[in-house]
Amino acid sequence: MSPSDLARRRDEARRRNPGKTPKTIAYQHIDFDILDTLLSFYVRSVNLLVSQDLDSHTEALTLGGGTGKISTILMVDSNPGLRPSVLAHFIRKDRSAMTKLLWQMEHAGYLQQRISPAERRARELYLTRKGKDLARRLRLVIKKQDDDFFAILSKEEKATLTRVLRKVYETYIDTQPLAEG
Amino acid sequence: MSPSDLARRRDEARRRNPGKTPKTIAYQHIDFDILDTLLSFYVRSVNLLVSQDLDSHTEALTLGGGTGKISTILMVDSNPGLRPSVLAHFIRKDRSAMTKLLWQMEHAGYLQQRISPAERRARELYLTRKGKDLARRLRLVIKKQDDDFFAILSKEEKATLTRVLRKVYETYIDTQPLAEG
DNA sequence: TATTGTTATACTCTATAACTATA
DNA sequence: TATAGTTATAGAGTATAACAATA
Repeated sequence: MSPSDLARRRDEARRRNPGKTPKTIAYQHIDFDILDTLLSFYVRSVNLLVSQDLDSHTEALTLGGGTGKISTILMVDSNPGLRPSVLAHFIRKDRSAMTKLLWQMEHAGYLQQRISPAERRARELYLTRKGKDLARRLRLVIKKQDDDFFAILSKEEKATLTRVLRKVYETYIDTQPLAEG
Repeated sequence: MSPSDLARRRDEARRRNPGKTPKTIAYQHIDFDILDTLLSFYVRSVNLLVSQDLDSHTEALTLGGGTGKISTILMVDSNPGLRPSVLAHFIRKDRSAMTKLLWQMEHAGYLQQRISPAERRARELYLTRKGKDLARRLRLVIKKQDDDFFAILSKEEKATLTRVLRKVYETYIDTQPLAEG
């Protein structure tokens, strides 16, 4: 893609959203150095954009921002008795962060922890009635947010993006150490 | 992709990285609820994976983790005199966060701020000699990190991923409000 | 009156290490 | 000795609002 395509696309986006146009206009020809050749730059930037949009759609559900809360609710709902360490693995938290997150959700009345009878070191996670209600509402909200946010992509682009990102996730989720990669 | 493909790919990844295999093995058949249909879930998860890997490769360069430092060094190097508010726009910071970040980099000796003669409210950003040296080394490190991390993708997959993520970035970067989307 | 940037504050997330209890 | 989870703490990032200087 040429620089002029970039300028054109951003012009179009601004035209579709008048009033949201930033005032600082003097950035028409910014050089992105090598950043615009890096997948990591776009992954990180798109993450900020989609996460901020998602947060704005879910804060009304008393959850607040941050990664992991939504995943926790949904995965515990679909995997009753799930263990904190397993959940932590898939949402990239260490155990202490997981403990804090679970305490918040338990304190808010969304889930409860029981000591596993088989492994008395371990906990099993279950949603409360209130947590299950939240899960139901969350599914609707986040599905719509995802559809709306990525509606600018064609069906094929969405399918490819999902497939490729999933491949990256599955390749690294079990092997990438949490701190110090 | 079927659930068995997922299990197979994760098995392969673990086989390539013995010793890094997590001990908690009881997660072979986790249900991801609707998360594995959400682009935002994969964007957020892959962001964590690639960012943690990137941090581990750049912390030796006295920068430390967090978004924005690398982009700041490179973009100021390629756009001497760049304004803080313009930079903040592209890396998704508000002005107060930008101020703090710039203070850190100035304090570390990487850049300096001059008051713009034309617009005496504004600042112009320039790298010091030390900052330019850092930019040179950073380009090598982050390019290699990007190539290595995404080496599991085919050339076509990388090209498509870049193109599609760039499209999302360019669509929203000028229109998505910072807080409350 | 609007814009550029600063400061102060509070809040959250993250990282680390020391700790308990179970196995 | 290793694992599941907890607690405490310090650091960094984020969000907010009040502020000064300039236009």
